[in-house]
Amino acid sequence: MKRTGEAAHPPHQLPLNQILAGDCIEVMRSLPEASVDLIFADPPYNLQLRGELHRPDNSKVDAVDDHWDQFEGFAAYDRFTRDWLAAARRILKPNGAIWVIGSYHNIFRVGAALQDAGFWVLNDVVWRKANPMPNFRGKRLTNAHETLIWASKAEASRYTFNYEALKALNDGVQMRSDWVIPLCTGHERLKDEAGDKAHPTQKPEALLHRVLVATTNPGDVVLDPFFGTGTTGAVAKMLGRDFIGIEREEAYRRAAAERIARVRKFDTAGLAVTGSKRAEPRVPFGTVVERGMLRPGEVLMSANERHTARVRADGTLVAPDVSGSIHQVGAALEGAPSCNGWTYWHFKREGRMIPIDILRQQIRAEMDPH
Amino acid sequence: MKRTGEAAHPPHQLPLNQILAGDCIEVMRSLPEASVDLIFADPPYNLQLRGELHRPDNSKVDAVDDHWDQFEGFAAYDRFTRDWLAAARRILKPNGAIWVIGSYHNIFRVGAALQDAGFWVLNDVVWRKANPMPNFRGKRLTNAHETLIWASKAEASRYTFNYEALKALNDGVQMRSDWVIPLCTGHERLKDEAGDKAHPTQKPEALLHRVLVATTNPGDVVLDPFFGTGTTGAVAKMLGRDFIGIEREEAYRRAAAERIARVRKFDTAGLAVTGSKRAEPRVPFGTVVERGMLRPGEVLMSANERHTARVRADGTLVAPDVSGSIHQVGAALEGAPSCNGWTYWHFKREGRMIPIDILRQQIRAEMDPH
DNA sequence: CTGCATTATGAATCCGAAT
DNA sequence: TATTCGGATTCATAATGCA
Repeated sequence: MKRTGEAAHPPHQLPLNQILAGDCIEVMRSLPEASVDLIFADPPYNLQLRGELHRPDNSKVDAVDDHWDQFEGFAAYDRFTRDWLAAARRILKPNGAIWVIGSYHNIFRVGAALQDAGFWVLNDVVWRKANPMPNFRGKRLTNAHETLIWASKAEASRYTFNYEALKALNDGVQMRSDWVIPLCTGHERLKDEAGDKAHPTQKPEALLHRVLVATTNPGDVVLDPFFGTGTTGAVAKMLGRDFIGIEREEAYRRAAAERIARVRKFDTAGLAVTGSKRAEPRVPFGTVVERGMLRPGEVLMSANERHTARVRADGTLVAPDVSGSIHQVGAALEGAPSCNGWTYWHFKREGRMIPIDILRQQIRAEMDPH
Repeated sequence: MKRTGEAAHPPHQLPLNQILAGDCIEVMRSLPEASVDLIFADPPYNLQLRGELHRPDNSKVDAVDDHWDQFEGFAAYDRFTRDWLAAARRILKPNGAIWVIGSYHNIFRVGAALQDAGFWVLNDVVWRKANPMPNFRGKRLTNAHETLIWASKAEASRYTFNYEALKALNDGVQMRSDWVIPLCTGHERLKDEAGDKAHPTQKPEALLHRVLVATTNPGDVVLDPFFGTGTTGAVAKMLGRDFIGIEREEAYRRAAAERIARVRKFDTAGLAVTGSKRAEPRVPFGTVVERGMLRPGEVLMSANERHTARVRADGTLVAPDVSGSIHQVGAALEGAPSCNGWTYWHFKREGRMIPIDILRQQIRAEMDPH
């Protein structure tokens, strides 16, 4: 293995703001040790997809079936992970840090390998997708998030964390470990000559924006060993950080280079989504049941007590001839086209009729205390 | 290792709705194999912080000294994890599943061990805490979530997932992998004689409610090897599931037993949840023809009226170039891999297009007239 | 050009009973 | 055990098409 003295790129001439071609492990081994401030890595997820999947409308899901995501098995994936992490760790400065993003297919193996390699986990961060792809067959939960791990090079590292900047990004409230950010779509999504997506897993700039604002300072060197179409480089350039990208596929490198050339420093495109305020959060009636505010089996009634229905464990109601949501059952019993179940249904406490909307207000108060 | 025939608890006399004392690995080894439907596990999160790990032989894992070696610590934790997962896997039915909850300290190691043991990850779920403890020193992000892993015993397992019930819980929209649930506080939080919290990591009942409604049916057996103060048992009892708890600490067992004794089971009516259409009895299309609801020779058409076909006496359809079942003909005409003929085909009555599924519903109503 | 309706699509480990 | 085939299954957002 090459050491600093014989490195292809001595520290004083790091290949800044370039996209290096080749296997990331080999390329990282050619770089000088302890020379970069942050690594952001979006490695292959090893999805292990089997057959085709169709939507209910019979259209075919464009799955990630690229050769670079294929591994023999967990053992092969683990070897790959250990190797690139070791190479990454060597080039990281002592006070440097790393981010890795993944899904349940690979993130547990990556996280364990990080810990085994001596990295010190600072947070795991959940990217809650505002608009995930649904589960079309109804066989599992909608896979609505991905996980990022943020780790310093060692437990003793004095890592960078711009606490106040993140608090400001979050309307003055301490930033949490779950980030709501939409998928990368629309004009941000790079297209190839044929109009298809240039890369199957392009990450949103808003995600990288938050990562780089949180854990780097202007002038820092950010390395991305799985550069793809260069979201890390584009956001680094906007924010006045230097980047080093490594990418094997020529088509991705070319798309990334063109994209980054178009970026103007201090462009604030990535900021747009971070501060968005939501209207009052939607509260499913099922939440009232889960939290024990109403018991399954309990009787609800209309204000005039002419109609009653029983609560079930999944938050639906059953009346003698109809079952369904609080709204559906209310509408059916009244023979009305629609019904606001929150104000229609009541429960009795100490002889008094109380609308269930009271319970929703309690839950909303807990969800958003300021 | 004990086998079914010589098990301390043969299947017909599982120690249901009891809290078993002792090390969970030993106790699970004494239970019959393939005997429980679901395991919910909340294992110790981090051996460095608590030093309460014990080997299967009940010997205590050496506490780390001042110059503790991180790799030593993880290796011991990994051994412990593999051992209890192996014991858990043995007692799980072939179509059984497991949930494990953890934080970034341990969840990566647990997840990798699950995969290595042959479990098949179905989802990772984020418990987003509505009211997390802030990060007082401002050195990291507020740790505002924990991670649950839901995995079946094997890739081929036909696991339980009450899709429609969870959709109902979420106001009619498919349930996502991120769940917003408050911490366990207030009167739900068990206190000891001194008024302090009885257990440091008591989980909210709302979390278990959703887990059990999603992945068990009434009458299922749910085992919790790290029972603590018995949230799993309390919610299982409410929901009409049987539980088996295992707990080493006498104080926790006592608190859990008292707590569960106070729990009332929900009414049977409340335990029902919204069912799947797949569970409804199958109606052959031929029955529609036999009953004279459609006459042989009658013309059916797609919703957009682009395709038509004629009904034959045996309940098949004929179109110009294809004949077969309502599904086969629909799929062929649309060039689709599959087609639900019941919703695809329509007939005309008084100028209006009516889906043939209406006729199936009539037949089903006659079959099961409540 | 506006406004409304229709179509397209996103890191996906996505069926199961009967024969 | 392998094959067949009935038939169940989607949310948010952006782009495109049409009146």
